Amino acid sequence: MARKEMITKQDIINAAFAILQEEGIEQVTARKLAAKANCSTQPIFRIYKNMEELTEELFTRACEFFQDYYAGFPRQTVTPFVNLGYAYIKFAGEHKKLFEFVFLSSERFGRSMYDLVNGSRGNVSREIQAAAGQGCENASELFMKMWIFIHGAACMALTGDYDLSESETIQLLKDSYKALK
Amino acid sequence: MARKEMITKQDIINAAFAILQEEGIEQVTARKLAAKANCSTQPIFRIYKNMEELTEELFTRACEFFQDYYAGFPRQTVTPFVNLGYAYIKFAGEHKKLFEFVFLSSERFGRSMYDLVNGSRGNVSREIQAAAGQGCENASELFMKMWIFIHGAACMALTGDYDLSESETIQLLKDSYKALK
DNA sequence: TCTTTAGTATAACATATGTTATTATTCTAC
DNA sequence: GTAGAATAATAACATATGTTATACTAAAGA
Repeated sequence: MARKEMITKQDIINAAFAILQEEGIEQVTARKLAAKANCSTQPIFRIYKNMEELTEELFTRACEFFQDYYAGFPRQTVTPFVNLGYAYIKFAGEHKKLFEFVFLSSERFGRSMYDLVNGSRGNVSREIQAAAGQGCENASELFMKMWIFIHGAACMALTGDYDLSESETIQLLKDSYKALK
Repeated sequence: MARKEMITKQDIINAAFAILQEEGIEQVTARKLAAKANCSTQPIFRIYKNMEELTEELFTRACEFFQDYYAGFPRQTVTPFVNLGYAYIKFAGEHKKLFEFVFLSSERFGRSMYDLVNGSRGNVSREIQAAAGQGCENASELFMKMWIFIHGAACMALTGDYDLSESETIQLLKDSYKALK
């Protein structure tokens, strides 16, 4: 009855995600995306009402990407805070454009930073809460302090102002956790 | 011999700085700037070779603005780290577009983050070094830790993820400084 | 007063962007 | 095979941007 669909939603979002990773969200334009997906701009607007709708879906994808990154990240120590911090800082350095998009955009489509860290997979939340329970009367305050610290290091990694080695980072996180606890 | 100059360099840069503060660096466009300065786009390109040259000068202006902000900021405590942190976090919340431009842009025209904090006025550096000297064997490490912490809080203030009151912030900074020292 | 000339405004060029109208294509039901 | 319809490509519209060419204006020296 009708022509077969050649360009799928997956094609579009995969191409968009690739541009996002390489060049940042502001470079995910209709024409550039079409070129990446080897099609015209028409399929994009068949699938998405407009570019903003696609951006919102990209945001969800990027959040999930971080969740998966963290979930699959080898645990370095027995301290969840240190593990989270290390993975988070690494992520910021390795996936700058994603980090910027997810953790430094003002709007963030209504989701708070803690929502992002926890996510639907909830890995972070679970581990941290367990750890915070271990001999710490004020868990939420500790979490906040550690998060501020970790976020600061990650943001410096983003702009190239953080240059500690892996082992130095682990040590720094261990020391800071011990001190702030 | 020739017509009098009506639009000065100061007119242009003041208008540009106003747009920067209100809407961010990506909104400092030739036409918008011309409208703000009540002129055509011609005087802009008489004064600056191109928009990038103006952006670079804006960056210097923005750095100086922060220096002045910090210099004029009432000292809250006797601890320079706490004072710096408080002012820095405040600055991020009150001047989001400037903070973003100065402390979160990737290029930053060759200047490192520490250069920016110290600046030509050098207030920060002087105070911190004096404080670090007071009974702290590893001053540079303490500075780094505190800076990471302060930067993290400021970046959260930028995105609306930091919501402690003034007194809570002071207390947080005091506690953290004490702990990390 | 007139000419010169730097400063300014207007308008244009070239490119980039989101979005939509039009046309062409191809698949499926008949 | 043909008709209908969804899909896609092409091209267009509207807007925005940096930058430049052209024309106009006014101030100062002759």
